[in-house]
Amino acid sequence: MISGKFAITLHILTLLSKFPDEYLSSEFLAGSMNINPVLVRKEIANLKKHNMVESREGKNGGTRLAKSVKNITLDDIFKMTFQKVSLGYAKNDPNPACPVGKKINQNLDALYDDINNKISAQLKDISLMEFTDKF
Amino acid sequence: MISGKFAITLHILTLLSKFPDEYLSSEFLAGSMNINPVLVRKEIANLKKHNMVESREGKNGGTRLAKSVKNITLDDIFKMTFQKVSLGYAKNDPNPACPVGKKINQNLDALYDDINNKISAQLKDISLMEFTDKF
DNA sequence: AAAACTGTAACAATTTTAATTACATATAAA
DNA sequence: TTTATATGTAATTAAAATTGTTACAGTTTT
Repeated sequence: MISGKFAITLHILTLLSKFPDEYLSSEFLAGSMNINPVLVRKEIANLKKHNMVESREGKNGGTRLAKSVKNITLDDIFKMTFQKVSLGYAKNDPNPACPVGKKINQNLDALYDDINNKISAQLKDISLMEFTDKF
Repeated sequence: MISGKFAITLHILTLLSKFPDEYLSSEFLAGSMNINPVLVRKEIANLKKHNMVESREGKNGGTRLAKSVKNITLDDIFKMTFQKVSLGYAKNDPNPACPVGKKINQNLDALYDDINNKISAQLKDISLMEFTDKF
């Protein structure tokens, strides 16, 4: 099961960018995704750690963007929320007595690193503004 | 948890390419990965469906390559074993009453399609021979 | 003081993947 | 022709990862 962190975070940022002057509550944000508000707050915690948003506690509290949508790229979001794209591994430790088993994971890792570099380059060219303009 | 199909299939093909004249058993192949032989046989069934390997049942049976390692690319394996690379979705159906919720999945899909096209182009340039030469 | 939020932790439920078991069928070789 | 050793596949169980839920402390506005 692939985690929804990237999608949730991008969804949050898209909503925040549509209402740049308001503090939006986690319940409102969660309502747009139809998920639990706690999940939203977890991703907001991550966004705050990276200084992308700022929150206000208490009544009428919520979250808003802390920087311009022009200065956020999808690669920033990717790096904040996604470990690494992978095409998977055979789950157990491969047999070190086998020449292939011994080196398979390092060769897969090298391949996956190449893939991730390409994806990053691709996402770096897409600003959050460009993405949110599609809505 | 990301499935190991791609990695298992690539591992199988790497081993088969190292012993191109022998029929290798699922138990031998599984031993190199330290996984259950049934998982190997499932991936072999998929490889057979795509005419990449041929098997022999019964005593001294096993599997061997059905085509040259030069004519197999990592993209072939990717397409055979991996639905699609994705950065995930917010799991539930987003709110269709929200302008962002209504269109988020189609915009994510478009983004992920672009990513997959880039990955395919990248993998198309790597032959199985090039990969197996690393061992 | 009350109401409405955020911030977290702990735990339960769900979903996906892998392992295991079982057995029918096929083939080589003794 | 019998035995041993494979494949092929279905069904079930186990394990791992993600998501949902509950609970509650802390904060801020009214």
